[in-house]
Amino acid sequence: MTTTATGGPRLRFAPSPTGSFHVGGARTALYNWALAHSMGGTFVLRIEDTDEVRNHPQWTAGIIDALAWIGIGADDPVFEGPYFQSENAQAHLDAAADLYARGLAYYCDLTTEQIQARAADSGRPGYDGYSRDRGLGPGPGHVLRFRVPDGTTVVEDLVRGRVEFDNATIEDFVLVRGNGTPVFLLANVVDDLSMRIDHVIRAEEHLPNTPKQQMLFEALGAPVPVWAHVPVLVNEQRKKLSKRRDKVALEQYRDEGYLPEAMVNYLMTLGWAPSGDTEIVAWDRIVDEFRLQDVTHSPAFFDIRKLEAFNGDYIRMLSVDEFIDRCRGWIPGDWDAERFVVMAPLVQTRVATLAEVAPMVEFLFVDDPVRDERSWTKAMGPEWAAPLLDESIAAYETAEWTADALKGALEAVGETHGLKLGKAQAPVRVAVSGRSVGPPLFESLEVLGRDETLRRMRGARADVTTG
RNA sequence: GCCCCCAUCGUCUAGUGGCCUAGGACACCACCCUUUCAAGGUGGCGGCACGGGUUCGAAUCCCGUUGGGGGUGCCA
Repeated sequence: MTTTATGGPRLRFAPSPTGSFHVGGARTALYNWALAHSMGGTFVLRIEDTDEVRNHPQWTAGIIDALAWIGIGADDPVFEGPYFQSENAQAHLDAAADLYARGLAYYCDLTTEQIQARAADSGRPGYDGYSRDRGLGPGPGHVLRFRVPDGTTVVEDLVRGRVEFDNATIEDFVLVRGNGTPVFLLANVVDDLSMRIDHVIRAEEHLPNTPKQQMLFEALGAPVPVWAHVPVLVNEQRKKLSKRRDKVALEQYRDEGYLPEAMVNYLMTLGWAPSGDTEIVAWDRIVDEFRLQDVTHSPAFFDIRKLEAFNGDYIRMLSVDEFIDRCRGWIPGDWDAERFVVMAPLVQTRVATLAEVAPMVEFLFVDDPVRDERSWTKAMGPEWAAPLLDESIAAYETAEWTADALKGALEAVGETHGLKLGKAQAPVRVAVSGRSVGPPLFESLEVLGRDETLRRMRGARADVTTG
């Protein structure tokens, strides 16, 4: 196993490649990452791929990409890995053999059905330790079970405090499957041991596993790591975020135009808050202030609305040049770059995600923008719409082609109808863009040019007559 | 069922016995600004689940109740 020279604490993030990368996993990774930095430690990435049926290589690549997107990657010296749990299978089996040799584990040949039947008969759920003293040896279909000792197991948790478990409530759990492969509980502990992990920070759903793993550390004669179980992320129904029913894929947020720095910042505020009266803070400060002891104890609702607000703030914090740069990939490559540069600052304050950029200015880059019926009806409805269009067309045929002049001209036309600019601009806006909302109108017209503006206005005017 | 965790505005949180007539953020509402829509500014609505203790004093400590959640696999 490779090691780094930092000598500080060693933390790990150990996802299993069973699907797209979960935002909850991202937060756990971020917590580990922040701590690795603030404590001068090492962040170890270990892919837990011991589930033969759900182990898909493409998911592993997805995890690594997603982590890189939020700033966690091999280009940082704090990062170590990725390691693959499956590659350590022999070490897991060696540990199992050791446990068996020392009488701390035993073989059992009961099938799941038989265990359930016994439980039903006795009225007590779970495995009853039937094979504890039957002296069975290894064999096909024989699972190796840990002999849970009497007493209580006390877990010292950095966020929960002291948690006590009566060992009598913990059944003799399986270490090695009937097919000879090690299960998570064992593999996880053995790997943490061989990778010299001393801080285990993971989601609260693992808390019930912890006494079992702690017993394993003790049985293996190893020091117990520092535990920290952070609350899970939940949906609106307050249920743990699930891949099946909730929008949890980090990749999806990336593809919808969320900025990684906004996502990182938001994720960190779920279960924790920076000091001061704003939650929008730079990563450096998060690293500086984040402490496990300050993590909340209760589940946090993953609120996409708030994420969106964060994202909008982050977009607005960008310089215009940066914003334009970030828009690359979000707007068609054949769009006139100069034209977009002019519009960019006007768009920047109006979007919450990068995905909203192109639709907002599309009308400036296509020949015939889609006409929104509701907008059309509303804007062209008043009887003054047609004459106003006529008069502004006339004015625009000779007006100086600058936003200010265009605004002044329309203002004057509106006045003759007793209209404020807010009302008067509506028919022109819909005529040119097809919609009633969009970027500032006169700047848009300036960019569009006299010929195209007049063409669209005349076309719209004709349609008003037609009805 | 059993084991474990949790409980401050709708949501995310600050609060670690007096600084709390409980602070901030998101959302929402109003007003201002204004070429639509945003952004921005100002203001507002809104919370310590309940009941007992402990204490001169409790959002903060203890117990109970209720309510949520997690786990209960030869998944991780």
